[in-house]
Amino acid sequence: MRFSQLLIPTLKEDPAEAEIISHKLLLRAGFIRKLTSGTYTYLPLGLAAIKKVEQIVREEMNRAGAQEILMPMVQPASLWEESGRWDVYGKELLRFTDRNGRNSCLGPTHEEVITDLVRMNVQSYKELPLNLYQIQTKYRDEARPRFGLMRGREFIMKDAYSFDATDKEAEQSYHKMNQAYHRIFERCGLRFRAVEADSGAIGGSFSHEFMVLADTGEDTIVTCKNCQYAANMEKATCVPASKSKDEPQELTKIETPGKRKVKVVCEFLDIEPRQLVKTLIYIVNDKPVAVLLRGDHEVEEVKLANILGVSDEDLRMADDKEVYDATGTPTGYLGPIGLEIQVVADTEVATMVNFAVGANDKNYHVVNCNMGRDFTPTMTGDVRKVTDNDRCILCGGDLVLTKGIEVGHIFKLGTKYSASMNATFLDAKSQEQPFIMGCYGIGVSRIVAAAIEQNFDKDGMIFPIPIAPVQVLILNLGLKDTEITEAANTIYADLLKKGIEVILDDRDERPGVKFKDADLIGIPFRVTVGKNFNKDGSIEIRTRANGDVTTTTFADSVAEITTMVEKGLNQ
RNA sequence: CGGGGCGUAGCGCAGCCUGGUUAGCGCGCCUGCCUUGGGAGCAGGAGGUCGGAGGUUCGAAUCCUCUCGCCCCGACCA
Repeated sequence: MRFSQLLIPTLKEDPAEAEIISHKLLLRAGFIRKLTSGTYTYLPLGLAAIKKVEQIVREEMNRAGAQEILMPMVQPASLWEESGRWDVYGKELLRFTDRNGRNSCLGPTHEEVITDLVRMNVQSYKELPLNLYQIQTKYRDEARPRFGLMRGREFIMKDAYSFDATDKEAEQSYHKMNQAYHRIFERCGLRFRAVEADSGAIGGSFSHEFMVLADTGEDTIVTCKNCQYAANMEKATCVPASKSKDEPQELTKIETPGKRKVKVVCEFLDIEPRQLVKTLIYIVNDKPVAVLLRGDHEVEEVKLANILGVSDEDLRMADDKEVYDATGTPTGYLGPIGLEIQVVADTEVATMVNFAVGANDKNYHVVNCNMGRDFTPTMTGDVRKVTDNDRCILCGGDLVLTKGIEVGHIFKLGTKYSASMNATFLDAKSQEQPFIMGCYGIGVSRIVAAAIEQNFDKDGMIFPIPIAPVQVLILNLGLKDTEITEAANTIYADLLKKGIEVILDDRDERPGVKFKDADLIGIPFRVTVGKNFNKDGSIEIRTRANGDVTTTTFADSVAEITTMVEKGLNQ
């Protein structure tokens, strides 16, 4: 490809609309252009990078025994009504009516369609296991699209669905995908962690998220400094503190006028937040529930929902009025003693002795409160967010909180869809059984953005070689010089013959412009044919990632470049 | 959905508060000269219904009302 003929509209300045680095660089380097909020056109270089990722995904999915299909993007409401999601999916599902008045939607995911496909076409356990995938544009009507390709309304996703006859085989399918995902992200040249995610009703460790490590990530992940433990916030647990050995003291009520916030109460009582237990009121399916938590901790709502046996959508914080209605006490003075409603205590609270709580009386707190003696919670369990002061549940090592970008998620679905949609097969005993399913997603377009978040410098992108739009960029710095131009053209043609992907910058621009653009678009190897070629026949090969320059001769250049590219691709 | 900000040339912005000639600047683009190893220089040029609608006024980019779009924080969400 010749640069002069490609649409690569590079920009000198940062576009005002972009906030994070990948968004800025994707726009500046001419990889994407916005059509409207959250939707982008992929220009030649952007599309080339996406195709690289797609190809890696295809190869590894096929290697793992999955088969590629392509499902419709427009889906009938009737299928979603069958699975029960038409009413629960929310506004992210873009719904519309076709000319015949049929309710339809744009597919944000394809569990319904695939389940329908398989129930119509697979009858026997002999046809299992089955794993089908597609690479397709998804549409989710995001509340707030942002960060360019990171969170768009339209995005390219690989989604796979496995169907198995038994639980054991379903777990094997899951593990195959887990391995395939590790291979995929490694091949993409990403620094990532697979973390345990909350799997809701399924239980077990059958949901993993694949997180690219980057400061701009929207998710928080918890990892152990010492061992392999890694989990997302919803799932992460830690070693609870050991039970305090202090002697219980006498419960004492203290006037704390106007002191409502943890910080203020603690200052007034001259104690640390870790010596106070706060009482939060949640509304769970319209009923109030009190949650007891150490003063410096935060509720993890997913854990709370799990322990209560409800969906996290069924639970929310109560507002001030609801708190008063439920407890007869204004917020700020709530405590567990004498509370009539359901009380959930965090595990940590059970280890505390002589802590402060609200007195359930306006302007009063009590100190030296003790669980078991002064009150008894309805249940006790881990309902808080892990902090970076906590210790690893596996090895006791220090936990660290870091930011990540979710690029993949694998999930054992069980029979959620096969049961509701009546998708069954006959087992060896002629018994009808629902398929046991799994689903496995990868954000293809998001990977490109995540790779840039992880690999850039002040001059531009630095693509990992396997997913760079092309591997080599040749700069012809002597367009009007026949010798230079002939040499550049010959190297270009020879590299193409060798199967190396290459762009020749044959634009009538000054060298500085070409160097700047080359850095900006982040092609791994830059080959310069310019005045040094006239002087002593030398040609430079520069590695974008580290700036290393290899000087070679015209005769050796193609072999040298080929070696570097192949080495780069195989490392 | 709540809060905030911004819409003026392809991009980045000034002008608006305090209404008044042909609406500016930088980058980019076109032509010519010149230059050619890190976004050169000179000269000439094209390009804008100032997001849209309504209103106030002799007169609106500027003031008022409505509206559309985009961005940010939060809520929500794989």
